[in-house]
Amino acid sequence: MKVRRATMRDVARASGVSPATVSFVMNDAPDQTISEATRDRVRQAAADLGYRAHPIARALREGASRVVVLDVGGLPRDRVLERFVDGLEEELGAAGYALLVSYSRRSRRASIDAVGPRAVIDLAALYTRPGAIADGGWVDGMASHYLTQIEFLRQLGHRDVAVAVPARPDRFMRLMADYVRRAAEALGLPEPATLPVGGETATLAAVREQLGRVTAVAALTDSLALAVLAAMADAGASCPGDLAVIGWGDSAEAARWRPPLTSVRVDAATYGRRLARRALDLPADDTKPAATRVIRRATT
Amino acid sequence: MKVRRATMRDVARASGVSPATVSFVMNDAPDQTISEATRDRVRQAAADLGYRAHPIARALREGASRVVVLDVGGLPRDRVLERFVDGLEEELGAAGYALLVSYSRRSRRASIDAVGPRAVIDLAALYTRPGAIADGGWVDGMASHYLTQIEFLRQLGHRDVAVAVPARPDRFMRLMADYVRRAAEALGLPEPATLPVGGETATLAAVREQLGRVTAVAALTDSLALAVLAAMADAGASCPGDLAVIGWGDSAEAARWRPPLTSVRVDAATYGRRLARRALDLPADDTKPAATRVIRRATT
DNA sequence: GCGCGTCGCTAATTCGTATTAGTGGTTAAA
DNA sequence: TTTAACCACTAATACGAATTAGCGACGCGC
Repeated sequence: MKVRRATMRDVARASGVSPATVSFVMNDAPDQTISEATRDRVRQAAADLGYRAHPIARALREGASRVVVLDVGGLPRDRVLERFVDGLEEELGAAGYALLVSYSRRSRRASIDAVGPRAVIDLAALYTRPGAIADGGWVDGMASHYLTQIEFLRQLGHRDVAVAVPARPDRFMRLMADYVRRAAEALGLPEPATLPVGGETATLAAVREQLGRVTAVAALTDSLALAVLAAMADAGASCPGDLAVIGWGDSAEAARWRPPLTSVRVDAATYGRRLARRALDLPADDTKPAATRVIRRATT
Repeated sequence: MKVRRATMRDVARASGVSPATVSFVMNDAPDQTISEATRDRVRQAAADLGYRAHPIARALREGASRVVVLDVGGLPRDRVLERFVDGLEEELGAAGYALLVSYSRRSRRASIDAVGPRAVIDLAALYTRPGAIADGGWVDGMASHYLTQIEFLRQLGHRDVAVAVPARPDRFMRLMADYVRRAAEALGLPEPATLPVGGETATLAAVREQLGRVTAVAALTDSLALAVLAAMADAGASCPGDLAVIGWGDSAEAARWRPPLTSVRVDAATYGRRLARRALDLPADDTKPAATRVIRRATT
């Protein structure tokens, strides 16, 4: 019942040419002159037989499969990442490449090895290893997105600000927190306080501590912002009266919270597309990402 | 600068045997008799050279790579899925396989083709194609998880229940809604009403329509439940006084919401492990998943 | 002293593609 | 008339592992 898939050789036989010619026709080899008649015969035979290049054989010959692996590591799997992945995938697909996303913390090496990808994008390393990327597009992008967040608070008149961070931040989150601090410095604000978000009671205590000391909280992610809002509700604090809150990433939940959460919306898809071109060593695209902007709702 | 990776032939040369012998040693070929001395020499040479089998070459020879692809399709990427993936990955890793997760809706075929996986787990098809799985474990599992959800409401005395579903459900969501309806029937409740969750105003209208007609809402996912809670807040309805709400999946947001959301917790990791063994045609494991249970919070 | 089986290993082939080097024939340039 | 270039292809090989068939040496039974 298992039908053997057609190979290059089958197509060659069916169209009366050599396997090499089939390869040239199928890949539009630029340095080869093949008559239009032959091309048609080959293509027709390929279509008839349902021929499709065996990706593994091709990978062996080419030294790597036409796959790019995105290693997400421990990054928050939020809507920003989702959009980013969509953009990556779209651009890679257009170039004939497939994207595979590895979300694992553990078996990373194994899965990456197993497919022999053309390129591996290690998202966490991209950020945390200094100078990993020459074109600052996306990495510096993060800095500028958080700058947008803080600038928005400043324009509303806030000067004393706290940064909501995970109670046990990984390197990535620490780096992002650093961006926020540098943004505050660049804008002439006093150094922001840190508001660690952990278990429910710990978060409540942390929020209570900041009430009256700061007037606004900038959260590194929407998820953290919602935890702060929950704690504020528990503490009986009003928002934005006692404390304004701004999130980051504009998740679906942000709009659904009551009061709805103000958040930063980033054109992650375009950044994804740009990274795709870099990963494949294609010339950079000229489309600019849409400007990062704040979606103002009721918490600021 | 680019160091060529060691091949089987290199190891053979270094240890004074043939490449075939190297292969036998490295794979512990059962029908071969190789002296312990030779084995040691080969293993030592392999270690010295840092030899690791080239996965693509192996895949070509074996007909498929040691990769299993999980095609998530359009399923909600919630915590349940995350746990499920963790379990899958763990079990596959133990068997020497890698898991790759494809989240794309579009380039599915391309990415799957590009790695030549040993098996493809099409999660959406697993559910929506009737009888796709013989062992009912996970599919019927879903039915029983929703049964748990409805049974919980029934025990609290609710009889008139609405199911919160996406305004534009895909096949998967329709199937899950069906499970809820069948659960209600099995428990002797009247047929549940449908509460479509879409845009903010549409959801508000839908919630208003059900107020007074039903006493509880069972949502297919936590995300839908949160949308319902937001609409209730806007409608000035109290929870659980006017309407009790129960979610599904026990997401991180469920606990953080105010009021905190009651939800159904599923031992997805174990189901993932079981599916892994089936995908590789290994004998079924005997570990039973933890019982599905309701995490009761303030909304019921 | 001949056949047979086992041990310990090797030679050769296979998987399916991409590419390099080359080939016979025609045409244009010198 | 020779040389060179070009056209339209083909033969052969490499990629790196896994596997099948088989080979020489040795031991054992009769």
